[in-house]
Amino acid sequence: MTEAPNESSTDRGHLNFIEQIVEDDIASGKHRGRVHTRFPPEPNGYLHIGHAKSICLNFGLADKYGGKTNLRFDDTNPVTEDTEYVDSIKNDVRWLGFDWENELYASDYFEQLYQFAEALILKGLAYVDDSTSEEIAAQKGTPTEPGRLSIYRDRSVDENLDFFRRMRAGEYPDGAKVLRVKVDMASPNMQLRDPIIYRIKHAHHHRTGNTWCIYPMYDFAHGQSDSIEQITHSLCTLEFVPHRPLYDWFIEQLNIFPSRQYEFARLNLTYTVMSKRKLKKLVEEGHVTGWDDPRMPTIAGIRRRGYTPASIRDFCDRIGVARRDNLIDVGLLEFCIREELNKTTPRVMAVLDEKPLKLVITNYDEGREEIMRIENNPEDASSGERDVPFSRDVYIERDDFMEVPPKKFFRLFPGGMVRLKGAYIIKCDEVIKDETGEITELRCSYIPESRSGSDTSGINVKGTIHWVSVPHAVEAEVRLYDRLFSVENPAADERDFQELLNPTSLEVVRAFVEPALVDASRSGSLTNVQFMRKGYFILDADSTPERPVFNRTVTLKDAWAKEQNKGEVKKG
RNA sequence: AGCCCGAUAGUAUAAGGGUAGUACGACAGAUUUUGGUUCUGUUUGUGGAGGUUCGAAUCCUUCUCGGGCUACCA
Repeated sequence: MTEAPNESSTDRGHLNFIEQIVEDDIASGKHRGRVHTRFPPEPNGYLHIGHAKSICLNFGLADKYGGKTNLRFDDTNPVTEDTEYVDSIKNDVRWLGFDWENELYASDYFEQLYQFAEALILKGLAYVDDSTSEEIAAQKGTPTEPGRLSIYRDRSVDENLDFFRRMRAGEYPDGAKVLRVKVDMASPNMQLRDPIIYRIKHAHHHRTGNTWCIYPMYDFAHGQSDSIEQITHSLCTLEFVPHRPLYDWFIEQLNIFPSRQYEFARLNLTYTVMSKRKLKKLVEEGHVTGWDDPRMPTIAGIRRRGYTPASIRDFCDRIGVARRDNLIDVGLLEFCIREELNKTTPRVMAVLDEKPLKLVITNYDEGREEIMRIENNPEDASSGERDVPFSRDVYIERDDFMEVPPKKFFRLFPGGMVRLKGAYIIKCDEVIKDETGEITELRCSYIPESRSGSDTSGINVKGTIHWVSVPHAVEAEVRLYDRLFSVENPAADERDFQELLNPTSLEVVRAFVEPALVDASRSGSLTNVQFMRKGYFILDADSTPERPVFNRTVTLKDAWAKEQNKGEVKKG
């Protein structure tokens, strides 16, 4: 039932606590072994990686145990919800590789929920309350003191029925009345102190239009929706634990299908925030360019960053599911995408530098050109080779040359030798500088017998660097993304957002790329690529035919940078 | 403060009374025409105190610490 079953989840070797519950239920014959889950987003925002965890869990569970998963929009608050979000959510779930059994809406059940409410009134378990919200809040009491009974609590069944019907009929303005259930105003669980189950909102609903002016609260909609859909295992995050007694209470009082709720800990990721409110703030205050900014933890952002659905599913599988609070190292997400992209992406050379270093090969004839055949992916023999033009002048990274090299630097330096990837070994003969002392050019000589693939020179060099032929180079824009925040857990930090943001989360640089890349991008066949020795990149929608734009998904692991950092630490 | 939930290497996650494992990370080495990949090895853990038991990460008590709840949001 899903397009992309997560194979690894079945051979993980152990069960998470929810799988354990499901297996126990199957073993005991509960629901005759049937497994039916649901993913229940509220259509009032964009999905993020935390939702991906829930999606993978719900769909993955059904997948593993031969069950089904509904996509159900929890659309009980018309003032915050919109079809725009419905569409983006459906798109994101599909992109992640999942296909739902039924597309449903809590609003599909408004009439049924209304009838449930009348049934509770008839049982003497619900009453219409004219108190203001302030009064109701005051009545609630505190965790240490019991609440007080509302003066409207003992209205007669007839009176309640009449008022409730008139609420539905639109006789009262917003806030004039609510419907509450009589549970227990003295309960130590605040959720049980006569919660409101219906409120008046004269608002247009994205699906039911103006049919309704009263809307059920979450607690009165969610569990019953699960029940109506005969959901066997209703999974949600830990903050709903105190709601579970209410969930069960409604099911019992209404005598409907006994769905059961199980809670797991939500995902937290280092160097980012996950709350809708904070993400919205990032967008609204212009810290990012939008919900799909590649630095955002939204599915849309991650997708634009170049992450793949499989890598996210793998990530969700690796982080596990439990009930303790957690803060997952974003490095694990990066590991997952690197692991996949290493196997699948074509390699290509690009020099990412505002001012790349020009290297002139003095003993290579002016005007001469050669086509080098370079393998596309050493991890994938079937990926073939591509043509890479070579000439007398090539660009290299400024970082790949040092006039005074430190120990263990095996790139280029005066008098030193390196191999130009897929081409020749060269030697640096001379460093040319301008009047300010900046290096403008390197004059080198090449070893003709060292041509890649037919090297008879017998020379062994320590370093291989990438390059792009100057006359063939194509200019591109490259967006180097890094973590959005400079602190591990911004949500727990007291300081203002502003101070926590990583000032270098985006660096835009000019790049010179080999021509094969541009042909591929024009033909639309290019998705993720590896810029050799730099990282994984993806073509961005901002590209134009004249100027391709690439987003950096993630860097390659960089042992040399680590080595240098060690030095820094020692010095500093 | 009351109630609820939780606590296993740096980060996650297993072990369901019987050898504390796995992944990522870190560290070291080998291989490498990507300082990538791959391979090998090493390191680090049951929050504290009692109790039950032949035997406790697991069961009990208690303490400590972390989180949640007191919306006409979900």
